[in-house]
Amino acid sequence: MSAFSVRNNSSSKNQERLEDWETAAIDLFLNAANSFGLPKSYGQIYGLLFCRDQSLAMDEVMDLLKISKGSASQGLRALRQLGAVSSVFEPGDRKERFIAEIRLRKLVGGFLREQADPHLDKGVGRLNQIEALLKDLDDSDSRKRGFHRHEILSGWHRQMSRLLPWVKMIVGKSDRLP
Amino acid sequence: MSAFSVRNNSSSKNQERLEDWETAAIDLFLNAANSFGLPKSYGQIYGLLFCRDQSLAMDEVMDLLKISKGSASQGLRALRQLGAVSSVFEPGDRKERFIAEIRLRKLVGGFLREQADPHLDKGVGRLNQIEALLKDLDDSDSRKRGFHRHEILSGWHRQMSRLLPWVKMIVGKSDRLP
DNA sequence: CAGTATGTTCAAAAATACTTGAACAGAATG
DNA sequence: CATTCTGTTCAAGTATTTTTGAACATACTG
Repeated sequence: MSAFSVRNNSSSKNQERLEDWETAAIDLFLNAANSFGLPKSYGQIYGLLFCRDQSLAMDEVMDLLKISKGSASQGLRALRQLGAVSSVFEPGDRKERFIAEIRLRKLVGGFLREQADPHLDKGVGRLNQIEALLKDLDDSDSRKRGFHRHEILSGWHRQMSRLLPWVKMIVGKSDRLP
Repeated sequence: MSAFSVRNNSSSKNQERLEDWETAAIDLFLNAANSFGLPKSYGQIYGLLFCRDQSLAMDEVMDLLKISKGSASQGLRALRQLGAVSSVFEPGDRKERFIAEIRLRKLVGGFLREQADPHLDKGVGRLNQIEALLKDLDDSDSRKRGFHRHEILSGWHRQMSRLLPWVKMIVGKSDRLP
């Protein structure tokens, strides 16, 4: 009855508890998420899945982390969108189950794609807006200063755009060091 | 009496207004600050200084941006700490005046030093804590899994540590492109 | 179908972060 | 000294973000 008894036959009452080290790891991800500007619950959810070999379903995530249905649902969706989590369907089970992506390159790539790239894009729009305002201006003092600043900002934008591919590269070049 | 008349003899009433393009640029920095996890007011303050050739004193910043004394004081202090702003003292003036650092390398370097590095350092502590918890554990199943995860996290930490110097390099290698 | 399992949505509640402004400290001035 | 100028601090107020949970869809099951 031990090894493969069906562990959770329908209703939630799954008696598993978190190990101490898992709690600590989850807390680590909670803080990491926070400092990346993501909700703490996203960090917790990712952290839990990161610790586990087996996939988990949404209700297990809720129970283990003591978070609400809404948080679990939204968190898992967002994490999948970021490429940090993927879902699997065990045959003969209606539930969607989740596992963490642990390749750092994928994590970084997803984050940059979903967070950094959009910001750079919006930046182009803002630069254009500034340029437009400057063109409708003939006062030579401020106008000149404005164009100078616009150039600086364009340069920054260009440099950041060039940087991101490198970041993906460098993080990808996995594990080969003293 | 024009060129060097003392422009603001004591009390605040400085009638300067922001240009439209300045407002737009300040708004750009407001949003940028936001997406770097910094308070919006920091972005506004930096943005204002970025737009200006002349240094500004704290009360001018307050007046132009319509922000409180507290925000201005704290914002300027934090920005200086980040290396994004530096202060100058005009001779014969008691006020501290501020100018924006516009070298991207310096900005990025300061940000990484003040934000990223501390996080990486705290990460070491957290990893050690997890390791300690694992050592006080003899259950072989979970223990093994825990050590595996600890190794992965250590690898990530190492990669991020290697990445940061590159970022500073690449951003530094200024302006030389088609 | 009715009933149940699974997951989503969203308005309201809770938690968090930011800003304000009055009180304070120090330094220069007269 | 008393006064004014400059800037800091921090408790309280405001704004923003995150979480919750009940109501709602959708799809399976018998």
